[in-house]
Amino acid sequence: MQTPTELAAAYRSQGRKLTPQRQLLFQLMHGNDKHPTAESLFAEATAQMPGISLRTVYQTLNELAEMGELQFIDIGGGATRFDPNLDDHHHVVCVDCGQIRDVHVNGTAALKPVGIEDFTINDVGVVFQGVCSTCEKSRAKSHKTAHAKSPAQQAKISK
Amino acid sequence: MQTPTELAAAYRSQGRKLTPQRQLLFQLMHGNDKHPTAESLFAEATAQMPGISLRTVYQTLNELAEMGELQFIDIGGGATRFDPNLDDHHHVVCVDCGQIRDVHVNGTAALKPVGIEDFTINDVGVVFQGVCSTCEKSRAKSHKTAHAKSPAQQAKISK
DNA sequence: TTCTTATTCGCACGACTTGCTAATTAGGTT
DNA sequence: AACCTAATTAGCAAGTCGTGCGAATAAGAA
Ligand SMILES: [Mn+2]
Ligand SMILES: [Mn+2]
Ligand SMILES: [Zn+2]
Ligand SMILES: [Zn+2]
Repeated sequence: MQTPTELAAAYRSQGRKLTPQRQLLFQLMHGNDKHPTAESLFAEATAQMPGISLRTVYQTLNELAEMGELQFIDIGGGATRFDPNLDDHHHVVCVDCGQIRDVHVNGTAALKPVGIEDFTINDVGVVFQGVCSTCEKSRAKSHKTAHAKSPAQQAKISK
Repeated sequence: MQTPTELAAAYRSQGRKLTPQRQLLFQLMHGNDKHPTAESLFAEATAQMPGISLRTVYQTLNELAEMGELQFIDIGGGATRFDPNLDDHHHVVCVDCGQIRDVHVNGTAALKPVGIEDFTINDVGVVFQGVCSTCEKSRAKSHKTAHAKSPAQQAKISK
């Protein structure tokens, strides 16, 4: 995703208006590597702009996606995650707490799909599933003791 | 997923009952490479057993997943797809009609994630995005003419 | 056949996202 | 500075997908 300033120019050149809501969301998403959901972004936005609506967050994220400024990530059955990182990269998901981390992958060019001669391939996505160090520790401590789940974990599990 | 006969034995050995609904779903899923949604499976089941409920389809798919007999596939924002194929394989998605095809991938062992030393990786999934030959033809015909969309396309697009 | 308990099924409900629209506002025009 | 008008916002209804719940039913053992 471009910088808030660059986006401002892009918006104006497309006849779109530059509202305070949009400017705030540009800031919150620019360089954001947390892969937030619309709800979590809405929470952050509300802290700085009480009254902003969840509907506007969804609308802005959708228009940024249409403009090619960010991508959607759908993993598991929970909410869609939004990613302003347009570099060629992939993801690792902690199956315990649900966090998504960026990861560069060496070797994707060597991936050879077999048996789909009738498909024109445009893109490849790689998703690693694992457990992050924090969750690994939690597991070590409580072998059988259930430990408190973070909101992210709740979400992941409720899926 | 095991054969309906093998599943019957597995179910009994676990104190689960063998109902007509379950037996039908075992048949419909065994060797099924269509990656159906719960709804589409429900439609097929209803043809042979009018009155079976969608709730039962979901319940049976969930219990088969718990038993490790099938996996869930979440791609895009639509419904979860169910896959009885337990072999080490990956998927290709037609971004036009939404169909999912199995694909074996050479080179996954050589994939090297960079920058996640603090993760314990358990699994890797590769998803190719492309256009199937059927959709490719449709595109060629109607360069600018909208062509009728199949249910799968509708679903994919409505996302 | 009887009994116990798992299962089915329908409906309500929850999570997530979009459709709709009246009120508001950005930003160009006079 | 006041005005105009199309774009945007916000809130609520509605749609999709999946699950919780409980009364009725049925599998399978006794
Ligand atoms: Mn990313
Ligand atoms: Mn498959
Ligand atoms: Zn974790
Ligand atoms: Zn296709």
